[in-house]
Amino acid sequence: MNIRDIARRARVSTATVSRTLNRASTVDPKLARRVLNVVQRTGFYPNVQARALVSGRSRIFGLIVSEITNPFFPEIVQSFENIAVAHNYEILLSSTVHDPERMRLAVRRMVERRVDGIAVMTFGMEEALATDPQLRRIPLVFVDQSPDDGRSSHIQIDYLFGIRQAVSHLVDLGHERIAFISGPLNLPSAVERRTAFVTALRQLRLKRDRQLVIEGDHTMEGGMAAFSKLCQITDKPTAVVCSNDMTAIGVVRQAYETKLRVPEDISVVGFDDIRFSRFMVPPLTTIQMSQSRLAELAFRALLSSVDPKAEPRSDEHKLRTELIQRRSTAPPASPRARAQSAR
Amino acid sequence: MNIRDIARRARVSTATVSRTLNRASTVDPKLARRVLNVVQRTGFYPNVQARALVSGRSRIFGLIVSEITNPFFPEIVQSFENIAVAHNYEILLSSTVHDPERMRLAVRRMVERRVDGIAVMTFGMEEALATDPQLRRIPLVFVDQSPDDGRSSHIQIDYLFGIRQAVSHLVDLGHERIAFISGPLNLPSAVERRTAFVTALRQLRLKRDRQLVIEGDHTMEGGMAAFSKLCQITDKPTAVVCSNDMTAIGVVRQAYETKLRVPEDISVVGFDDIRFSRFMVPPLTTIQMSQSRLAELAFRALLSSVDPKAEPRSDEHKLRTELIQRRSTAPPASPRARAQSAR
DNA sequence: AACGTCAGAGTAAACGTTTACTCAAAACGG
DNA sequence: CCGTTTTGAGTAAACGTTTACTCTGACGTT
Repeated sequence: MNIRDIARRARVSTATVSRTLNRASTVDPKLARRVLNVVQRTGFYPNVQARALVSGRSRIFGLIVSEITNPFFPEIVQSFENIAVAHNYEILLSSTVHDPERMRLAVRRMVERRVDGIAVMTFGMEEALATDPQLRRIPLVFVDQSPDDGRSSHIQIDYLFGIRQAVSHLVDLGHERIAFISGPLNLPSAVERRTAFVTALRQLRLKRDRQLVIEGDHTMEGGMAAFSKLCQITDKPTAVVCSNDMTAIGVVRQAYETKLRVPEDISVVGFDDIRFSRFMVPPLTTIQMSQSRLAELAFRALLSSVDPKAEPRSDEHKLRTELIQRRSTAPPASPRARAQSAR
Repeated sequence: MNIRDIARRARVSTATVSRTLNRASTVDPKLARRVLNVVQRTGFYPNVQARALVSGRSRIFGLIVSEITNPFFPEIVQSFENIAVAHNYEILLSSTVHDPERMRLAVRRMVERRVDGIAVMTFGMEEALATDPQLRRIPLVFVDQSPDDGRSSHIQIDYLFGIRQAVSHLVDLGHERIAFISGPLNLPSAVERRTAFVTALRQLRLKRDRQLVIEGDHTMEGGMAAFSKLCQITDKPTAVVCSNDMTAIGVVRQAYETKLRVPEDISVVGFDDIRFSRFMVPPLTTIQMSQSRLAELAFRALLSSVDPKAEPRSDEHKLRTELIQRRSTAPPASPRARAQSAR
């Protein structure tokens, strides 16, 4: 069932069918109706691949995330899809599971499908992309990473602002010894967050204790491990800021394991505000980074590079975060009370 | 940059290039090398859309899930993608957010892209599909729902077995008053799970109290609401089985809210074993349903309908579940202890 | 030496659209 | 009423592949 069949049955040319299906303005209403009737009756859907072939636009965007099973990403995917549907775009998803090889493969497949653009949401694995000659031709949008070539764009997130919100909140509660569990330091964005923490500390005139900054890996397991390491130092922190919510969840879990109460014995702040954080026990205080906004910015960036006049290239300001105060933070116990509870 | 350019530069015909790129067997090694050199040097990737047009196979499968932000699904998506990559298939993902209209749209878009098959993982929203005439032509695979037409297949899950594992585990611990929070009863699979619960009760010779079977909606909020309703009846349950893990998480959260301890005051069992369950406080006892196995079955089913001789259509047995025992279940407190803790 | 076979390469027709041209008829202006 | 413009429809050439067919030599057989 193709456009020719429709044309034959409606006794018109294929051009007329095509015009009817696209911009009906230029075709006589009577004919148009005849065509549409046939289309209806036969349940005909045009073959988008053929259209893409001649138009040179596939109306597909690639979306590469580092790990779809990390709850941070589904929200992005969902938002991205929502906008894509609204703009009649399709998404080719690839979850690279942190594997550069897999990432290269994903890109290759996307190029083969002639996607109109790729949003790369891997928070720092982008180097795998640099080499591909074909890629020069296709618009990319990164997050965090600034792209070196002219064609692609990127979305910035104001980590310093966010982390400072977290630290500042804890300081307001009376905390002085605040720990930080970073992400894996081979990820640029993880480094950025950690740097933000150190800077925030300085800006808020807290003294910095290197022992209190420790590397995690953005997973729950990593959070557990990091926190148990943190518990072994002599002068323990009264609060811990985590580079993401998964880490924070791990910390809370590990605290439970060692009978430390959150927030009475230790305050915990996350980062990202994944949906689940609200339902933790206790509900997690965290820094919200709007995934839907992120997805939207990425989509619009791609759209505007495909069709420069469509959207006036959004104002490129940094994505701001927000403090979501829940119940995993509280004033620190007095040293005395702490000693008691440690018993 | 197309196959003709390559042909010209390698001084061969397009046919030779094509053959080299596909089944090199029939082309002279010298020529092949020449072609491959050019391909390498130019970074040429064939246009898959054009190939799809002539071959009639797009090598794309559609994957429709009801809600990607529900942590149950990302695991499926990831597994599905893994297998797809291995078989050189692409995935078109659509998360319908429980909206039948959205679902119809997704199907339409997939048909337009000429996907080779669609896996429908919506656990009971499939009725939206029945009407489309175009759809008759394309292989579908459902989960739970048995398809009426000949073309499509479905994957069955042994809910009775699973739910019985849960109930049986609780009975072994000494529980007698066991509640069940179902999913939304407009979802066939939710009904199926509820029925399984009632049957399991009978098989295990427990008496059934209608008050103890209550409707949730498979969300955390729903779990919270359902559990607080459950707390209002006079003769409270000592354990609750949930239709999915999200509900269970809500229950635990609500228990925390009302200062009930899990598992001391109330035992909770989930269903699905989403990754997060391990990291709950306390870690959740649950019935594991392997998402990767589910994805794999779905993929293979599609593959075998596309290419009947590729895979000998897997043995169609029901997907079995497994009891994962963690720390949200324990023997019930004695009535006396319960009275005490209620004070 | 004549003939048949076969391997390997090229030619060109599809696949299902869009769209630049072309053309006929209708509308219009004087 | 005639020439000109406008409108609406049809023709056919792309888009980038695959592949059925055809063709040319080389090789093997008698």
